[in-house]
Amino acid sequence: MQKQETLSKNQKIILDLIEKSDQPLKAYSILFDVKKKGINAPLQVYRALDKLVEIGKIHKIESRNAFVACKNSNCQVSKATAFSICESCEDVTEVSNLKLSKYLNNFADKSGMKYNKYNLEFFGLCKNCKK
Amino acid sequence: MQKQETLSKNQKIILDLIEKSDQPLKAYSILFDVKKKGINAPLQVYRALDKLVEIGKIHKIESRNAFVACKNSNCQVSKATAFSICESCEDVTEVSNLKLSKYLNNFADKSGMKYNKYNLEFFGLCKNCKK
DNA sequence: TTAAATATGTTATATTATTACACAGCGTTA
DNA sequence: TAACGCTGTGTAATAATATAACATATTTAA
Ligand SMILES: [Zn+2]
Ligand SMILES: [Zn+2]
Ligand SMILES: [Zn+2]
Ligand SMILES: [Zn+2]
Repeated sequence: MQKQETLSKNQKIILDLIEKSDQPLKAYSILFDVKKKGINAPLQVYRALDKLVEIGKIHKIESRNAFVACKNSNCQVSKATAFSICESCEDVTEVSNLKLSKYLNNFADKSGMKYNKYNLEFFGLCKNCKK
Repeated sequence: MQKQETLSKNQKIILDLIEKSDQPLKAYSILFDVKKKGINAPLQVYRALDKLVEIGKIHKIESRNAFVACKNSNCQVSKATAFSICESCEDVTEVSNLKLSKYLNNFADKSGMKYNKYNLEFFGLCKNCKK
């Protein structure tokens, strides 16, 4: 169990919104949606997003500048993430595959650098878009 | 051999600059550098970057919004890319590992989605920064 | 040699993200 | 309890990244 109870007001509002969406949300679309809850400025959104990413509640889809809720018991606090992205409808799914994460967590190349984090984005066409 | 000879003037100028840099360059820093060569507007830079990415001469480091030259004979035209990124000095190296690329190119999860492209970014501390 | 495709140049604007500053609440500890 | 550190909030301004729209030029290929 993670410590969920410590989320602040803004963090809760924004996590709630992202969790209710089945697709990635962009920061300014989040801002638009939470204005009715009294969150008025980009920075308020970005601060909450930063924190939520840090604790693994959400992930940033880097190639899309958008945020999704973690579907994967908070992904070792966002240290090991993988997504599949449909290039047609922009549907994004978090990939949850133990073999893959094991493989990547243990990956070491000749540089001798030891990685403590990775992010992987797969692109293709989803079932629907493949026709 | 790829068809390099077909690069346009702006594309050549910008590829040349990126190839001479050992680290990722950002679009507006490229713009600043190529002003003396008569490239004056962001769009001119972004258009060249788009094309160079498309043909696999350069890659975009998504988590950094920056561009590096391909060190890897143009990575199947940018369809399969992996990088290691030092979170301290921001040094970026293209990972060239046949087993890894084979593994990821063949990866398929239960979604049934077949991927035609991926991008992987590893994060950690490089040798120097590990002290 | 015309038409399509690709590239250029320019202006304006949209989108994404951060800096800087003031202050509030809460738990620790001196 | 007072002082402090830490985390979060609110607000304004601005920086950094990227694209739209339009006009024109150049290259390629039928
Ligand atoms: Zn996750
Ligand atoms: Zn799709
Ligand atoms: Zn490459
Ligand atoms: Zn380093």
